[in-house]
Amino acid sequence: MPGSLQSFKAEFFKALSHPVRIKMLELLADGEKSVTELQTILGLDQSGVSQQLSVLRAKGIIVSRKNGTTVYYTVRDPLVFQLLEIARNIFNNHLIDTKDMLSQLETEKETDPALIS
Amino acid sequence: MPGSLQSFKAEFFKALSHPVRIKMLELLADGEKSVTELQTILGLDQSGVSQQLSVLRAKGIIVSRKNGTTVYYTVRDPLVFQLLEIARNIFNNHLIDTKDMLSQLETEKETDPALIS
DNA sequence: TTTTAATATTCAAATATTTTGATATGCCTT
DNA sequence: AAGGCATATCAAAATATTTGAATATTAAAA
Repeated sequence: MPGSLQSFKAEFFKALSHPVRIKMLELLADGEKSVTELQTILGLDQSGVSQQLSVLRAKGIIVSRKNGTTVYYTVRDPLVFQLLEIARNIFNNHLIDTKDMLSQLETEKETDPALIS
Repeated sequence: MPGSLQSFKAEFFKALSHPVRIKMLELLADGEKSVTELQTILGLDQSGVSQQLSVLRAKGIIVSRKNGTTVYYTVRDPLVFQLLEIARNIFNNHLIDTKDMLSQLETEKETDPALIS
């Protein structure tokens, strides 16, 4: 049985590893949204939206509520938002480092322009 | 330019979406480890370990330090551990739900065994 | 300077994910 | 019941990831 816990976690992160799905979760931070609303905001076709939602649903990250013919989605566990926020912080730290790297590269370029190409 | 931020985040999560890489990060929570150490603990072949490490390195999640011929790896931003901990909590909540679901299904099964298949 | 140990890279096959378009289902209105 | 929305599923092509074996690099030791 070793590694099954890690596999489960990996599956969870895999569900988050798509730009559209990240965006969806960020949109759902404001509260529930219908498929059409998501579709409009994201500017994607219906099928694509539905499919990405089904990935998140399959991992239990979002849940749906049906009203007539429209389906509303919500993030099940608010911890997901904390997770995204931490990711954002890590991302910001990383950006700073990248900026440092870039400016450093910039000064190296002044010395030897060939370094850039 | 819309969505590039989400893409970046997605890339980050993608780096975490592999059982071996999760396990590596968990091992690195104790402090730096060499490739051989990781290889021994994980019970994988050298090439595989090196490859997974390079994925994490490419995303800037881990950094390396070289001493002679051995390379030591560390997680760059400790926030990563917080991230993993939150993921663990989400995972636990989810497990509880799953257990509930299962036991509920179990009682339903007593009523109507056909529900299981 | 040849060998050895530790790590990294490369390549190709196997597998998985994404994307697109078409089709299906369910519910509401007329 | 027929038509029209809203959503979901399916299937195939395009793309990306994983895996394993072979090869390359680098630093130390002999």
